[in-house]
Amino acid sequence: MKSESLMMKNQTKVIFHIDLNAFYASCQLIEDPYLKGKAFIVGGSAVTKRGVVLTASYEARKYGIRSGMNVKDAFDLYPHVLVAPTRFDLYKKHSKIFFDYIKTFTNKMMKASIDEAYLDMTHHKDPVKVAKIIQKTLNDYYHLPNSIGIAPTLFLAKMASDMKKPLGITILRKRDIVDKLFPLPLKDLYGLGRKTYPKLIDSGIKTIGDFTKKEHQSSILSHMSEEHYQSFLTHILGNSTSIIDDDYQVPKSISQETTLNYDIDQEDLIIEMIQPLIEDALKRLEKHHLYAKTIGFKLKTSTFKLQTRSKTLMTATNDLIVIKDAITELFTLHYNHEPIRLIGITLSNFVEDHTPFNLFTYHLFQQGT
DNA sequence: TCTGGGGTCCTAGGACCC
DNA sequence: TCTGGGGTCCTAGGACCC
Repeated sequence: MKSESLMMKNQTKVIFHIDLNAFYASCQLIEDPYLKGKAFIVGGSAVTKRGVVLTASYEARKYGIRSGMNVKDAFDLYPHVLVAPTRFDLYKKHSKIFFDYIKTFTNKMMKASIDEAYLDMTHHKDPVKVAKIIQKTLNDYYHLPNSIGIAPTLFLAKMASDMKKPLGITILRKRDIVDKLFPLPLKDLYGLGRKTYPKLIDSGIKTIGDFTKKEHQSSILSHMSEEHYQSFLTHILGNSTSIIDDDYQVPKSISQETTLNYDIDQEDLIIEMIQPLIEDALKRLEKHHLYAKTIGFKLKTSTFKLQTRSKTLMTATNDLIVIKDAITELFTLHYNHEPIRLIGITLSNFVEDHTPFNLFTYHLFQQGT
């Protein structure tokens, strides 16, 4: 019936966004409890000096150290800062523990990143109580401090979880938008990055509220497309649709890249480095039972210019030799011998459950005709 | 401020087909 | 014949996220 579908449409959802605070630092603390209370960073390498700060402990943040900063600058801010090397195996382990735990509350869960999830809690009787239980258990039992945002849409839940960190629970209803969201500085707007943000600031747009004002519309539209702007407005005003199905999401692309210890320009050496990258990417491709049709490489020159080249094959494949040959051919065709600091490969345009055209399927095909 | 390693989505032009 | 519009796929690059 018509009224029924209208009711479904108007039903307000209850979405949680759970964000693990300083996640890599928390994992490191679980491994090395003596780091507790100390200013330390995760990431970087004292040997190659190529690193950036992935996460800073809250104590390190007091000195102005932030993620994304290079390690040298972190040392300049606080010479006694401790450095913990990156341990992705460790983060994956605790990430799985996190997702396994929150999945016990609902199967409508969506991974947003290694340390963030959305949950549809619409049908829980007392969501705030559940949020408190989740937060306390993650923190006390799993040693993963976190903040939780509760809102009617994914976007608002995400904005809400950012409002109180660490260990906050923030409820953001539609009727709270003007009071709680509009006064926030423009840089807090999720989706607005380092390119567009400064342009809008120059146009005198200081808060999220300013961004929604009619009077600023024309200057905003000179810095982003109409569609992009409208989509921001829809999100901010709480009108975005929010559907969370279940946990599993098929990846759209798989890539593997590495920053070299030294810049190099020898083609044969670079090609040698490509094979293990393909092998690692293939392991993940196979885990998802996928076959890739488009393959490509990416390189970053010593002057930080990016170049990507890709090629779409006739048939999808997960064969190391086929992929290696195709990428090698593509690379030798396009490489201009500039020194490079990073090399990567990307698989995309996936096909699921592809049946290779072998002798067996050939016979079936013959019989069928 | 000598700057990682994953990802997603979008745009824009060109090839190709009808 | 040099002239059309729409649709899809491919390629390269860019913005943005954690």
